[in-house]
Amino acid sequence: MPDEFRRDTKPTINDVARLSGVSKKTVSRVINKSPLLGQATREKVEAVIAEIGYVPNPQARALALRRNFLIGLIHDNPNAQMVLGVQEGILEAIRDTEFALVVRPVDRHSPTMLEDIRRFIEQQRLYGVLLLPPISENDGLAAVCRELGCTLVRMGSARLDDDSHLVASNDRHAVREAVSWLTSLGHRRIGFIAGPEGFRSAHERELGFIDGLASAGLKLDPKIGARGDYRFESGLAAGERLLSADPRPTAIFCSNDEMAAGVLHAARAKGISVPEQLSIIGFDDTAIAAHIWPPLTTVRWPIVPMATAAAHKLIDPGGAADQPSLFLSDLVRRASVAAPERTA
Amino acid sequence: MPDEFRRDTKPTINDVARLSGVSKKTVSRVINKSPLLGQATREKVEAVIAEIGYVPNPQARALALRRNFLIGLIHDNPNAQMVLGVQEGILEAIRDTEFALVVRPVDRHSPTMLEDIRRFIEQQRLYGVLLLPPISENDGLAAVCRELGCTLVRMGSARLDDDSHLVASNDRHAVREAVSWLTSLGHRRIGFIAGPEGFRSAHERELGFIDGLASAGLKLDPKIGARGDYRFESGLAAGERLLSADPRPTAIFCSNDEMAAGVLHAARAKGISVPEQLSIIGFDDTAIAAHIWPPLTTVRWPIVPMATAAAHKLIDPGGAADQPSLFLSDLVRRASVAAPERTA
DNA sequence: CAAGATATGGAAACCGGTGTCATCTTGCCT
DNA sequence: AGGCAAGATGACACCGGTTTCCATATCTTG
Repeated sequence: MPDEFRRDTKPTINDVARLSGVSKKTVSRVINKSPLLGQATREKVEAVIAEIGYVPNPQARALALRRNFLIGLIHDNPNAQMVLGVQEGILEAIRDTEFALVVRPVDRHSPTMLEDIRRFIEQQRLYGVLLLPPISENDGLAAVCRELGCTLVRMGSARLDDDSHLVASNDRHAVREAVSWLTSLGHRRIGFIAGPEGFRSAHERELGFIDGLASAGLKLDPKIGARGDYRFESGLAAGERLLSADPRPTAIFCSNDEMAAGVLHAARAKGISVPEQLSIIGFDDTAIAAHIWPPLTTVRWPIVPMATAAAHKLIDPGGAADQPSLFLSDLVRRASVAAPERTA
Repeated sequence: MPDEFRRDTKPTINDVARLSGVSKKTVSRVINKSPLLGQATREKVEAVIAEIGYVPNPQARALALRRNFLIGLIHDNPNAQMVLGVQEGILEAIRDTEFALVVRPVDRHSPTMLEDIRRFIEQQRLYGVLLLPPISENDGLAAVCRELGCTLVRMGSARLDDDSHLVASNDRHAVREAVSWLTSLGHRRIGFIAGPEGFRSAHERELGFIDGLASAGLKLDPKIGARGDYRFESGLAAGERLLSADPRPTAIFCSNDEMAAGVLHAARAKGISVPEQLSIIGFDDTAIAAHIWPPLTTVRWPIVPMATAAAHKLIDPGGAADQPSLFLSDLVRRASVAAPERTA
């Protein structure tokens, strides 16, 4: 390698220009695939770029273009599997682009959360952010983004005032179907564990549950209804209460898998066999659903494709219309559900 | 608000300089907390900054400083809980700094992986990267980072040629302790499910297992040893095989929790009760460990603090010596372990 | 063949910061 | 009072790209 190329610092656009005997501007045109450029010139420049391993400096580019190529993932979601699925989906969308993904978990309970997020977006000058539920249901956040000129796409099931940037799954309908299945198996006494108050996803699932019961002419008995916080322990506690009710429910629908696992523990502790004496359905189809015993019937929503669609909406506003905004969740039938035992 | 402040674009350092009647350079000094600066000037400039809500442009800063403030997390780890824990730990370390975390999951099996990572680091001009096992065990990657002038910190249990940038847990010792506990309870026939070949973490755990047996004067019977790939299904398959052995093992050590869950399924399918007829120990203490039935005894390694230490090592090379490099894993005793049944 | 249209490339300014070095105050010492 | 060191501040170039504007070179066309 000639001395001319041996340098501590990375090659710049100037090096490329000098070595290929053209101006910076021309190299810039090559990089940006400008159409009005001679074939011969383009090839010559490309050869030099390849030879010296030139990579444009994204910071310089960002500065000159007055925009950058960072998109942020902001979430306060406790479900690791889901967050990672979303990251995977986003990465799929930005593969082979110059975008990068910056993550930012936040604490939903912190009073300075909104301020922290604002600082984050402002400081990094994010091009856009993607919001996961439950924080995607925060209206204040949308206002902050709008003010900072940061495009925003939300994932979730909830409808807010402005739905244009929402990628949603049809939770309500999926839950309704799940409950209908239970009633069609003969279940009449079906318990329900709701998600935490204030989560619109939780509300959607609750509505779906009520729909499902209604379609079989049933209503929720408050004695076998409880509210959890999407965590295992809350499911365990709720399960203990519901399974002490008399008469006992023959099935329990849980608003997520973690809580369903908690109910399963509660049942086991009481010597209630699943699915013979109790059917359980969860929601999310996280890893735990398939790995507990018995494997959990659950509602799966297509996290990865949803995240990919959301990211596309973000980085390619032109083609946003091409991206689907509604994804269908479906029921994954596993061994935790059976017809109820005949009672005497 | 005076018209002068109402502008579409964000305020720049020039605006601050003009409004406070000083030069750019002085404002820069304020931002960078230069010590040689008049108290009065500093306060005046700070007041203006606060008033117009000036935030320095990180891209411009990165350009001028010839370095940026992005650190990358590169991983091919299938354990969502662990990855999220690491992200949390890193965030903790960079809180209140100007660093941001860019994530990049990669596919270990892709032939272009190394090339992809190189492009990623080069394209984003990362300041440093943090590597998670198992990819942190890849020597080629370290070479790429060195070549690109990107500092690197690895997490894991493995020792490579260069250990200076390693934040490690003492897996081997922890496994040894776990196995010793089993033997002290009276177990003599202990099965082992190894992690995938080529993972040094898997190798460490295997060594620890052998240590543990040896300290009780035992050796591993190959008939009750198997190799898995850290996934549930491989644990299930291995469990089926081990539990068909005659005589059957009274305990099985699994190199991670997912495989332990698989073994639990296999035992259940064969009607073998846990822990009465079979004790099971896992590794990692992921969510699944606490949520399956019976709750799984497992080895916990302190992911979050390790990630925080690793990130500190990365962004603060000066204080690197202050950061601990070795973290202790400990055994979490849950209901999946009991003394073996007396056999006739 | 002249004139206008079109393709191509260069010089210089700019994006928003930081580094270098010079200048201008001060206070202190002799 | 003069000289000098130290501290505070500013002028200007520079980081590595993009953009604007303009000067050519080449190609049509009347």
